[in-house]
Amino acid sequence: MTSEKELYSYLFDESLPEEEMSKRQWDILDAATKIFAEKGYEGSRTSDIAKEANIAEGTIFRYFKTKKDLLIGLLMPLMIKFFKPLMFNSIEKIMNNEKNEPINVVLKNIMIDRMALVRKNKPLVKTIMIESIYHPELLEPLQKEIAPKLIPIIDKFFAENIELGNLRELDPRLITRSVMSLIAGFSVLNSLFPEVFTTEGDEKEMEKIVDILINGIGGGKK
Amino acid sequence: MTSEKELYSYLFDESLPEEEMSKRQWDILDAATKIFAEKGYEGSRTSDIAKEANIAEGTIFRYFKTKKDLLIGLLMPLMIKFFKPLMFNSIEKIMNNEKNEPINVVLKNIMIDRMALVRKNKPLVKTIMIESIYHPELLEPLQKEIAPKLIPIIDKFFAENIELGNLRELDPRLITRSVMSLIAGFSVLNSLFPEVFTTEGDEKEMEKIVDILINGIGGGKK
Amino acid sequence: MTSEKELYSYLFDESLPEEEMSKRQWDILDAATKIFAEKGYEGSRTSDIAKEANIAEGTIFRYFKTKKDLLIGLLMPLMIKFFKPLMFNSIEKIMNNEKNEPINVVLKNIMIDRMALVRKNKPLVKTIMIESIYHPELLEPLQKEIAPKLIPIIDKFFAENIELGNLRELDPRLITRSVMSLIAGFSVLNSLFPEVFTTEGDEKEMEKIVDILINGIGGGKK
Amino acid sequence: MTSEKELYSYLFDESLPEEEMSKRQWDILDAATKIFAEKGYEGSRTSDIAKEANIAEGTIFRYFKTKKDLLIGLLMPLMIKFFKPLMFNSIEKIMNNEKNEPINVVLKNIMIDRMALVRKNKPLVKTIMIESIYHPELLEPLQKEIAPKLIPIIDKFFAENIELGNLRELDPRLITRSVMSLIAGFSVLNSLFPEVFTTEGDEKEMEKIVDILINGIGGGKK
DNA sequence: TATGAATGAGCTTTCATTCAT
DNA sequence: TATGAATGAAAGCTCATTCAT
Repeated sequence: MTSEKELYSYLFDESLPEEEMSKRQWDILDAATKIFAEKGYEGSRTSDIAKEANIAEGTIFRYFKTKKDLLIGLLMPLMIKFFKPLMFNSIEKIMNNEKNEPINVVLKNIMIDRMALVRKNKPLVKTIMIESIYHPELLEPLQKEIAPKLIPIIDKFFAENIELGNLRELDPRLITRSVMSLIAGFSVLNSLFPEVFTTEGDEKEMEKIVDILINGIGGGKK
Repeated sequence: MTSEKELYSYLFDESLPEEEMSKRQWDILDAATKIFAEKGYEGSRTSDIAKEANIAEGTIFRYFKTKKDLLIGLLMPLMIKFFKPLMFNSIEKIMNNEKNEPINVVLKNIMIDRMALVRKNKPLVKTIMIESIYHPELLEPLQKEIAPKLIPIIDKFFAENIELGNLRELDPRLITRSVMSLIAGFSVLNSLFPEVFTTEGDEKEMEKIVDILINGIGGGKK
Repeated sequence: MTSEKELYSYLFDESLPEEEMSKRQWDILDAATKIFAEKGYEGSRTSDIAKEANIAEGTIFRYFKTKKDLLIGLLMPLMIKFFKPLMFNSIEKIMNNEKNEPINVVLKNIMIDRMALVRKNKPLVKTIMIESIYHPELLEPLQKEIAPKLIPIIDKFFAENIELGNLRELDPRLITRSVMSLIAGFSVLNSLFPEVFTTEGDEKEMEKIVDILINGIGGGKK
Repeated sequence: MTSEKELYSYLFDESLPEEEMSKRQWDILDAATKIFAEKGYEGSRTSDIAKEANIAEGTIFRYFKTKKDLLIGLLMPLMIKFFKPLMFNSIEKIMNNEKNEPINVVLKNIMIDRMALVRKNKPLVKTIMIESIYHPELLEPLQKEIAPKLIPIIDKFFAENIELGNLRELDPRLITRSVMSLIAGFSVLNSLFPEVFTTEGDEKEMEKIVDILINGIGGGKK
C-alpha cells in the first residue's frame, strides 16, 4: 500500500493521498503520534492510543493490522506535511524568486521556515527520528527517495552562490551538512535542554544563527 | 541509591565511585548499555541483558531492584566517563594551558575531543539522550547540577576570547549554543543519515567545521 | 426454533420444511457447511461464512441469533437430506420391493446408496460428526428420535433374512452394528488415510466388501 | 525437535524419548490431552490447560512456544504409547509365537489388544484423529513413516494365512482394510452412539465380531 | 431489510520480577 | 550468593455480536 513508488509519486505528483485515508484513520494516526511522542513506540500501549482517539481498542486494528503498521503509517503524514511543501515551495522560491535577495535573508527564511515546520510537527518528527534508530526500515524511503533528490538541489543552490561570490569557496556538501547540522542540533538540544536552549522569538534568533553561520564567530579585532 | 548529592560529589570530588560498584554491577551495566542502545529501553528484555552479561536473569535483580534502576544506573557511568574528565581535563586545559594557542586550534581540539568521546561512548550517549526524552527525571542531575556549572565556564571562556579579540562581539551564550548545536547536530545526523553524513577522518573534518564556525560560510569574492 | 418435536415431524410427516427457510437462510447454511467443514466450527469465522455466502456479516445474525445457532441449523439439512429419504425410500424398497433379490445384492445396494450419500454430503456429515463430539446436544435428536426408530427397522430386516435362511443365526443387533461399523469405518479411514484407503469405483469395491461381510474372510482351502 | 527422523528412530530404536521430556512437560501435555479431548483444539483455552495442570498460564509457554506446538507435542506420546508397542509386541507375537493358534484367536487377540489401547488412550486418539482433519501436517509422520511400514507387515500376515489356507483367497490389502475399518468404525460409533453401541465385555464382543469377520454374516441354511 | 463499522470481552503470548533451591 | 523455573499482570490482537444508517 505504501510502496516507495507510491510515496515518491505522492511527493512529486499532484495526487492527494489524504483522500485515500478515512477520517478514522487520521484520528488514529493523530492519536498515535501524540502517544508515541509521549512514551516512545515500545512504551506506548494500543489501549492508550485508542483512549486518546476516543475509539475502542479493536477499532485500531481494523485500520492497522499491527501496532508496527501504526508506526509505518506515520511516515506518510510526515512526508506529506514535511517534504512535499519543501519540494514545491521553499526550494523553488530559494532557487528562483528570491535569488535577488541577499543570501543571509534567504538562509534565514529557510531556517525559520524549517524550524517552524519542525516545531509544528514536533511529535511526528520526534517519533520518526527516534524510532528510525531502532527500525531502520522507516528511513528507507527518506534515504532512498527523498535525500538523494533533495541534497543535490541544496548542493546546487550553495554551489551557485559560491559562483556568485555570495559564499566562500567551500565544498558545497560541507555547507549543506553544516546548515542541516545546525537545524538538527538546535532541534535536539531544544527538546533536551529547554532551560538552556529556549529560543524566544524565531525571527531574531534565526537572524543571529544565520549571522554566525555566514560570518562565523571569529574575526574579532578585524 | 543515586541521589543527586552523591552524583554531584562524584563529579566534583576526588572520590572514586567505581570502587563502590562491584565488577558484577559493571558487567550488568555494560550489558545493559549495549542492549539498550540496540533496542531501546522499552524494547530490551532483561533476559537479553542477562545473556549479554553471562549471568542468570535473576542475578540482575540482586543488583538493580527494577529494570528502571538499570537505566538510572547508566547515568553514573555517563557522568563519570563524560563530564568528569570534561570538568577537570579539557576545560582546564582550554582555560589555562592552551590559552596561547590560536582559538581555532583550541576549538578544533575541543570538538575532536568531544566527538571522540561521543563516538567511544556512543551506545551510552545514545541511550541516555533518547531515554531522557521519555524519562525526563534522568536529565535532572544533568540539568540541575552539571549544566548550570558547565555552561558558565564555557560562556566565560568565550567571553574572554571576545575580550581578547579572538572572537566577534556576540552574546557568549549564543556562541556556546552554536558550538554545542553543531556537535550535537553532527552526532545525530551522523547516526541517522550515515550515507550522506559520513565523516572520513576526525582531524580534517573538524578543522573544516571549525573553520566554518569561526569564519562562517559567507564572504566569498568579497 | 429447531425443537425436537418439529424435527421429528419433519422427518416422519409430509410437511416440507424447506419452505419455511428462506433462500437466504439456505445460502447461509450452505456457506456455513463449507466453512465449518474446512476449518471446524471453532476455527471458522463468521466473516468467512458471510464472504462465502456473499452477504454482509451482520446479515447472518438476522437469521441466526448466534454462531452456535448456525451449527444447530445444520442439523435440519442433514436430517432432511440424509434420514428422510432413508426412511421413506431405501428402507421401504429394501423391505418390500426388493425382497426377491439375493441378500448380497440388497446389501451392496444399501451400502452403495449410503456411501454415495455420505460422499455427496461429506462436508455436512463431517461437521455434524465431529462437532457432535463437543456439542453432544447436537446428537440428541438423532439419538432420541431417529436411531430408536431406525435401528429396529434394520434389525427387523436382518431378523427376517435370518428367518429366510439368507443369513446366519446371529444376534440381528450385532449384524446391524457390524454393517454400520464397516460403513462408518470406511468413511473415516478414507478421509484420514487417502493414500492407503483410496477406493477406485464404488460398485466393485462395495461388492467385495459385501462379499467379505457375507462370506467372511475365513474358510480358505477348507 | 520432533523431526520425522527422530520420531522414526524413537519407534524403531531402543531410545527412550520420555526421558528427554521433563515431568512438567508431561504434566502440560496430559492436561492438554484432557482439555483438547473435551473441547477440541480451537475450543480449548490455554488458561484451562494451565488450570488443569495446576500451573500458571505463562509456564505453558516456557515449554511450548505456541498453542499449536502443544497439539504437535501430543503426537509423540501417541506414537510412543500406541505404535511402538504395536511394532514390538503384538505384531511380533502375531507373526511368530502365535502362528500355531487358530487364525480367529489371533485376530481376536489383536482386536482386543488394539481396542483396549484405543480405549485407554481415548482422549489422545480422539484429539489426534479429529485435529488431523484440520491440520493435516499432524498426520504426516503417521502417513509417511508408520503406515507404509505397518501395512505391508499386516498385508504379509494375511498373505501368509491365505497361503496356509486359513483365509480365503482375497486381496490381502482388502482384508487389511476391512479389519482396520471394523476397528475404526467400532471406535467411532462407540463414542458417537454409546446408547446403541455399548459393548459389555471385550472378550465376548470381540469373539463375535471376529466370527463375523471370518465367517461372514451369510450362509444361513447352508 | 441489509449493511459493515464499531465494539469490547476474552484470547494467546510476553516478560519483569520472585523465590525455593 | 547465584540461579532459573515459575509466576501472573498486562500486552497485542481477534472476532462474535450490535446498531446506526
